[in-house]
Amino acid sequence: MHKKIADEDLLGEKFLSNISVDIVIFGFHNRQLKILLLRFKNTSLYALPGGFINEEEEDIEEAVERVLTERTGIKDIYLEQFGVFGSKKRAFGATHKHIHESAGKTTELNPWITQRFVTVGYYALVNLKETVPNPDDVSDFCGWIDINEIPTLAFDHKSIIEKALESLRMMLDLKLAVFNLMPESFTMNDLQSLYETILGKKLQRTNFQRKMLSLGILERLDKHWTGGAHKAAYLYRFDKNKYNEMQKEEMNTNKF
Amino acid sequence: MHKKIADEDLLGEKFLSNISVDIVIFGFHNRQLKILLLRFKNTSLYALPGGFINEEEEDIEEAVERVLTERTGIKDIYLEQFGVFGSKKRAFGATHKHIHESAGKTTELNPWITQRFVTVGYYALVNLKETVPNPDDVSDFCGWIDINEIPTLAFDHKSIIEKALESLRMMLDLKLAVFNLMPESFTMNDLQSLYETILGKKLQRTNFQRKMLSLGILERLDKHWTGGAHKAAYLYRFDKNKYNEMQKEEMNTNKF
DNA sequence: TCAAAAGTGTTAGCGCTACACCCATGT
DNA sequence: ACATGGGTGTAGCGCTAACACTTTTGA
Repeated sequence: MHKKIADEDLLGEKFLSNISVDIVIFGFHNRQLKILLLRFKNTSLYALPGGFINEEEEDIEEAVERVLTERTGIKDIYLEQFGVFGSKKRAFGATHKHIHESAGKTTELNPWITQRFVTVGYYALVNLKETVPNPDDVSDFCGWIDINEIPTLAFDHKSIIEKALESLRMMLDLKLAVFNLMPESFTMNDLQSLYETILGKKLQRTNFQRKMLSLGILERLDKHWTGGAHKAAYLYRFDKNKYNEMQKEEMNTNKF
Repeated sequence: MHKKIADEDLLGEKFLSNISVDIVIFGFHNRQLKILLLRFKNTSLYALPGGFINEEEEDIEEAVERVLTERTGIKDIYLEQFGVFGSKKRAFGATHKHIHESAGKTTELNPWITQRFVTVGYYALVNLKETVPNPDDVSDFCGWIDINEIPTLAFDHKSIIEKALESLRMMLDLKLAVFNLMPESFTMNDLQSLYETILGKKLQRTNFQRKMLSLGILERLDKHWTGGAHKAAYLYRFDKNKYNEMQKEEMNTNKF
């Protein structure tokens, strides 16, 4: 079979060798924590969105932002680097060969892809509703999958996701980045279910409410929610201005 | 000038491209927190110990362990990965050229070294007294330097050290790895000065004592210390067995 | 006897946990 | 009326900061 040389077959010409990035993109919808996964063409193999770093033009983080925009259509996303995966077992030449062949490509023209990669893991927190998932050229599916229903993953992506979740869990009370996952307005119960999913345990409703309100960064909206056979819940909004002010004050007080 | 091809001129043949590791090795002596630095031959440029990853034989961490043993002579060291530095400005070809030429080498035979590197940062916590610092082949000095007297550093190593310190500060109360920096036996005051140096602030003597003792991992030795015009202080020993038991119990209780 | 450093006691305040209580709403 | 979920009050507990007090030692 004869193939033309496509742009992507020249990857190796312009990207850093031996290094890739993989991104665990978290979203939250219907009280479920989800991540964005790709499925390789004509296989049942899923994988994290990822990519390579332009040798002359990109910081690692810029490469991650590029990939994020390619897969989700959005920009200015909360990003956090959570680890590097550099096991010598990370030489997935055979798998890459299989993936490319299933997609109707060949790795022979570009053996670059079959080398050993050290990958840098980032996680991203996005407002799921703003995204438009978009597969890459070796995938036929790109979409949100519940964190509790992760299918079989290629490479070592399963353990990368676990590390990302652990990392997210750790920073939960340190930073308030988790609000990047929420829509414009939400109820306390929504927020609590997000915390519970991330922490993997139930929290006490009444104390959770107080804790969140005491942060001083939630604006209570007059609007109510009308639903079932019970009292209407307030909607809340994350107040970025108050948050920024708090950060400033913290900077000042910590100096002494 | 004609040069023979030395082993190290063939680096590029066997190491991963575009990736390096740099290690911030912390030690503690005379109530001072120190790090191990190298000075390049015939220059006044200092740098962190670092190296590259064997393409076929080494995990990243194994490469780090190899470099650590080469520079300090010891093994089984506490290690923690704290970040990746991947700015596109990290292309230090000119500096590398200068360093190699000052050391009487040339980079012409091995331009590999002048490429752009993404570096993975690790910090190590060692018992300084057990180490025998040992320069590499482009350095004429390898030794311990007080964290408050860091000289001019090559590349972006200054900011790598700052990130390492910040990382160390963060984990101080989460893990108890800091005891890897202490000698076999020590006084409370020694330990307190270590904490104070890492945190960059004074702590209250009496409360620090209680906090440390309440951890339940210090064994009080009967021996006393005889020194100045004051009451003799107890010596303490880090009890690794008690620590391991505690970790086990924590694992069990956290499950529920 | 006095200064310096080591060790212990005591208190107030703060945050977290658990649980009791009241409110609003649809069936 | 009552079940369901939303919102507030409060007592107890543990941790911490702050500081007073005692002990040991050499000058």
